[in-house]
Amino acid sequence: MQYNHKEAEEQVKAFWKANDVYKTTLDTSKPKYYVLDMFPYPSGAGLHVGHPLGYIASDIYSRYKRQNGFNVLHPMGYDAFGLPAEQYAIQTGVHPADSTATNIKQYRKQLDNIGFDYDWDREVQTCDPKYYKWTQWIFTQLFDHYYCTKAHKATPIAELVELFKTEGSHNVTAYGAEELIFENDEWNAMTAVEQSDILMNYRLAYRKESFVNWCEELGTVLANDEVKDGLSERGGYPVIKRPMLQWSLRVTAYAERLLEDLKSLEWSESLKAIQRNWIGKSSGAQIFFSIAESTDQIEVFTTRPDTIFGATYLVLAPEHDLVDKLTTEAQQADVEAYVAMAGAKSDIDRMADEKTVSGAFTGAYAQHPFTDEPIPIWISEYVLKDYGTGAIMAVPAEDQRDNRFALHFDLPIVEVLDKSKYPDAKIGDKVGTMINSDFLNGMKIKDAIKAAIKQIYDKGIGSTKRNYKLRDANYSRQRYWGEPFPIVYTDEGIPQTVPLSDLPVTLPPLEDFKPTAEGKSPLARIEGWLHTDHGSRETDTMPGFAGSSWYFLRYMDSENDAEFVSTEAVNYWQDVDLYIGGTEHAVGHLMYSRFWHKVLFDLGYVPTNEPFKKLINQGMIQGVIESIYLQKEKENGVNKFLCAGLAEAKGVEHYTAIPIHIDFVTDYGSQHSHINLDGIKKFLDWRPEYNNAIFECSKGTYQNGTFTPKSEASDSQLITHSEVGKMSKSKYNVINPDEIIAQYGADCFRMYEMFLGPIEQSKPWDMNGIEGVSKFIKKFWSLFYVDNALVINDSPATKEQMAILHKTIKKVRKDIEGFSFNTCISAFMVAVNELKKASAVSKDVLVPLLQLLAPFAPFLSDHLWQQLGYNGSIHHSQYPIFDEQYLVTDSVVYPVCVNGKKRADLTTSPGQDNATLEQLARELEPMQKWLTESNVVKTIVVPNRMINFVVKGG
RNA sequence: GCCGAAGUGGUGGAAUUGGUAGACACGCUGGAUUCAAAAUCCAGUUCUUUCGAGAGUGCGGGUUCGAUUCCCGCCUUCGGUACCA
Repeated sequence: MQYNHKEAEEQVKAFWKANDVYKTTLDTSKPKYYVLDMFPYPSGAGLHVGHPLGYIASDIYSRYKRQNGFNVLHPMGYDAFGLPAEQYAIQTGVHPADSTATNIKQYRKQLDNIGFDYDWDREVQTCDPKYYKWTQWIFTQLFDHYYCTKAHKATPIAELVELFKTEGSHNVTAYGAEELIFENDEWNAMTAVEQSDILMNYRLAYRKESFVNWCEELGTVLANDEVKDGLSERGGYPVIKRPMLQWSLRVTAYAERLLEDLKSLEWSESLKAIQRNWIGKSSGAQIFFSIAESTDQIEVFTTRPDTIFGATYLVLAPEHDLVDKLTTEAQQADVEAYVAMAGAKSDIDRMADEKTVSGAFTGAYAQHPFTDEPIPIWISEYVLKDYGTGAIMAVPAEDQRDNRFALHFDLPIVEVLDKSKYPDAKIGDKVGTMINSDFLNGMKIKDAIKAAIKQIYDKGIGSTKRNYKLRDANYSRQRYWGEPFPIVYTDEGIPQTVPLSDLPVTLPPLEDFKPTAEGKSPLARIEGWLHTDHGSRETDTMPGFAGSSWYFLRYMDSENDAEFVSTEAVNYWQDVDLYIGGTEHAVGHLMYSRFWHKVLFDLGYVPTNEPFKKLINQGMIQGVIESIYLQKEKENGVNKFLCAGLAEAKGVEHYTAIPIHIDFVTDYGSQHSHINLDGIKKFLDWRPEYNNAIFECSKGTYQNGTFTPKSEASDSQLITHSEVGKMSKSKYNVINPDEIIAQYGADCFRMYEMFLGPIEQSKPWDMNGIEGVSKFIKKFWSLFYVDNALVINDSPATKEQMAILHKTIKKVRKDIEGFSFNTCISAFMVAVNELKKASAVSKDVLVPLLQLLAPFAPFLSDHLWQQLGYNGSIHHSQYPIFDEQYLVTDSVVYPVCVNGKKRADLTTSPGQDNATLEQLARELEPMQKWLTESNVVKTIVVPNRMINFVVKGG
């Protein structure tokens, strides 16, 4: 009998369901282990072969942990709010809730097919009001707290209000956007609106007019991590900077903790590096420059205070608050024109113009703090509004950009470092000794930085300062399909949170999903929803990362309607022990989740400071994009396709690459990938607009159903262009796991994905090796069943067979712990090959082997487990334990080398001393031609490892 | 440019407290079985070779009895980031 995977899988699936095999309870008698997958956004394209790679790895690990006595939490859910469903709604009128529900059904079916051990009773969907009730509640907590820079934690905003009432702002230790100074009686005299505005400077969730990434095509604002190369991550539409009144999260308050706590995490070095770069800490000094004929000061941030004597001008960002105020009448026209020009640019234009020097002089002068010389104040795009203070002191001698600017506008350059000893030094290299710098002269840079800061501090014009690249996160989206804000504005416009008793604020029904003309969310049109007894609702919705920033906590207690998670549950499950997911979430999801978690930690709701202890990045499985070359100019009014080879020879600029379904292509992904006559016909059925096109191949041409060979060729082969790229619906290269599972079975699919290579590595999908895994499964089956009959029996196992088993147990256990699943599969293959050869039929060998395989092939193993008459599921059985006694051998084989090159083998009994080993090796027959009486210079014998003779003249 | 990861047969990959390079699999070649094919099984498969051996883990050096593994200098590919003061 052959293993019938279809029947077995159906039966085992039913068994799992009927017996709640994967139900997880809060069982404190066992140690907990929490394995998490990055939950998917349920897109219309369904799951492709790349998605499950990480899921399979975590599934294997969770099953391994369960069989080792852990109470394992391994849940799954859906990141169900998002732009694509809403874009789809705008195009088709299908409500996002409906399309999302349909997609989720599809995903669920596909996930079930692969045989994951998820406890589906704990499923979360971020678009479910029972879930987003708590997303909204966490938002109210962010709104109601500020970051105390003394206690280094989130603190109730009410405490801040109390302080303002009694002492004013003097002793405030709140992380805030602006330093505000007022007395308590001033505070008490303020209107409610004024007080509300002041508090907005401190709340962790706050509303502020700021320059945001506006995407016109999507009709919404985007967060920094949602913008790539000046284009929106979703859709690739242009993004411009635009001032808007928006909700933001004060993630910058946690910059230092987010950076510092990275050290405690078991994440890959590269992922930590990405987060470190994104946080972008740098230390230096803040320096205040006074302005001639003005009481205003310009604050700059610099990492090189040592170069202060080389500061020959200041530059402000065009959007800097002081620009208007400082600009002299004579310069007004110039400055206004420049500010307007800079403001109109999109991010992408800005990047393209990076090398162009531009700027305008304000006409105003600042005073150098040490020399008292007047130094001109300029504005330029190369200074960014939201980094540092939005203003710099320019040191053209030591900064490449300042240098270019100074040369372009003919501004003075003062050298401050003698680099004569370093002829190769470039601008900005930190070498040499200080010159032209008064009290710093002769110092090394390190000392000069300290000395300069001390002088600056003593003069009361500045101090040391740290700076971060990290920006506060834009939290408003002008869209429908997201969490509504739990915010109602009073008639005066003061935002107030909706109390927990009134949560969730649910999304109202809607039919027209287009944004309003003023760029507001479509919610703004729904009068009945908009107005409440307390005022009118916020019409923006929350961004995609809202729901995903805390979903892992909800799994711990997903049905709880009284709390976001019970104290009991969170104290037991604590945090995620293992998180597997893609690097694409390196700065978005993973940064925001850490931030939210820290806030919840500060508030005492969770017992851990970090949410994800260990994180593994699975590589991407890429697709092969196949395309054919269409000549840009029609020939006699007819479209013409050309062989890739011919087109590339003539120059691809004359051709458009049209991506085609990989199903049409023969040998896709290889150098010989091509479409034959059959493929061309399929292509024409699919794209009838090319019906009478000419296909020119090396062997002839095809048109309107006939092939005209150049010589005797009988078939045409239009060579296609292959490249590795994203697997995506739009590239027609999505490989659906369902088809592979139908053909080979889920276990084979799972093992093959693991067999492809290390889990972290990215690779294009190919089916070249799946036969090998399929053969393995058949062979494994044949250890148990031969000709329809169970051959496994109670006979004792041989020593050799036990050695094979225990060698495999040792290797598989070690490799699972090291997340090296590809080598586990190899080990199983080796074991089966060897056991077959050794004619193993004993239960003592085969049953432990079956249990060892269970995490990898959950269907096959449970099926055989039942066949063998065991009760319950194999997945609740104890994982085999390695026993050293079976690996004790009576002989040991030494490689015998000459000058490090192996020349012979020495088989001998273990435990011999080095002298004996050397003597035995010398006497080996093959060694005679290498060794003479006198040529051995040295002999190295490493016990149980190898024997090496060093010979001269060799 | 900066930061990070990686370069091993025709292919995916294995081997690192320095100790037999190429496990396991795909592909290919030959054989068995078959009327034939599929499937299955067996053997071979890094390259060169005067069949003694020699070379070989991106390139060039170094340390060592011995280097895929450690050190120095390059090259290439992929990922992140980019006027960040």
